[in-house]
Amino acid sequence: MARATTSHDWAEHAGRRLADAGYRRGGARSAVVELLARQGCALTALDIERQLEDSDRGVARATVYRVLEELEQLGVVGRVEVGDKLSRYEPLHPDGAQHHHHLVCDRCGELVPFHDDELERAIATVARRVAFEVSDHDVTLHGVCADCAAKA
Amino acid sequence: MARATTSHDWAEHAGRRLADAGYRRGGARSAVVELLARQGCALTALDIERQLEDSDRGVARATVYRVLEELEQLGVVGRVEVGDKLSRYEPLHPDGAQHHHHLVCDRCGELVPFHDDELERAIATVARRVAFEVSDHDVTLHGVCADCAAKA
DNA sequence: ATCAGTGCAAAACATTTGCAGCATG
DNA sequence: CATGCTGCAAATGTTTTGCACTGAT
Repeated sequence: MARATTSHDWAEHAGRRLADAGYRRGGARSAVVELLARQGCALTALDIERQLEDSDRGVARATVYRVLEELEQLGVVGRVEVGDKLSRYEPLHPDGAQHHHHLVCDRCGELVPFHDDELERAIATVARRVAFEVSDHDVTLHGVCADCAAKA
Repeated sequence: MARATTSHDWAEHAGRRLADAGYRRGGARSAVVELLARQGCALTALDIERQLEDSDRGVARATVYRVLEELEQLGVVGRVEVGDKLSRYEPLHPDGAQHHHHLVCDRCGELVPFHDDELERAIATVARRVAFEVSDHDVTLHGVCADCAAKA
């Protein structure tokens, strides 16, 4: 069985894909990739801009969006939309490793990843049944997280 | 077994919920409700504005948004986001009747509803397992519809 | 008559694009 | 040293808000 992909692996993976696609290695692009590699879950473009601002290497907003689009095109970053009209972005590991979906707390906005084999199986079955060539899927569970439920 | 809820039933249901919540019965609001009742699948706010414009009763864009927000709050309309940064809105029937999810053609943008009991069961199981009070869920399958696949 | 409902115009918001200057290969 | 990369500012497109007027109860 293959070793689980790590964040570091992902940064390397992304770097390789960028190089293969003929991209040069600019400072802004690397900064975004490294930040994403460190993150566990999905981030907003504005989150990314803000976090980079606070760190040593600031990156212009337009550049953040441009880099994210490139990474998404290359398939190393996935876009997640959970219903608040903001796009979020997260690392996508090779061969579907660490594939997961999201729980969203409608109270505080927290985003928690989860995975379930039976759910994946059910989706695969549906995908086979319908008159579509299904290539991807998203599942979002909305509710209230334990913290918010306790506070109420 | 209960009779399936019809579009007409939904308009009535929505109207009752609005009345119960103390809303008056304005022309613009009714126009939006009636248009939604006729629709099978999710519409964007701008779709709604345009369709009403073409019909007898035009409704200002701001009003469309305001009405949709009220209806969503009352739980008679659901918001669907399929990844193109537009919110779509669709009727939500009482007691989860006609509950469904969506296939999205990434080529032409077509939206097709589907339902699957096993998928629902899998989701219910996950919902029980996680440290969240899950109240709702969305599933979106992305791919290429039969028409687009044929054209390619 | 009162207060909710509505339209219009302007604002707010994330995201995209144009262009000039910088830096990598 | 040529071309891709980046920042800045302006444009875009959707959604929201302010305010005055209309209409339902």
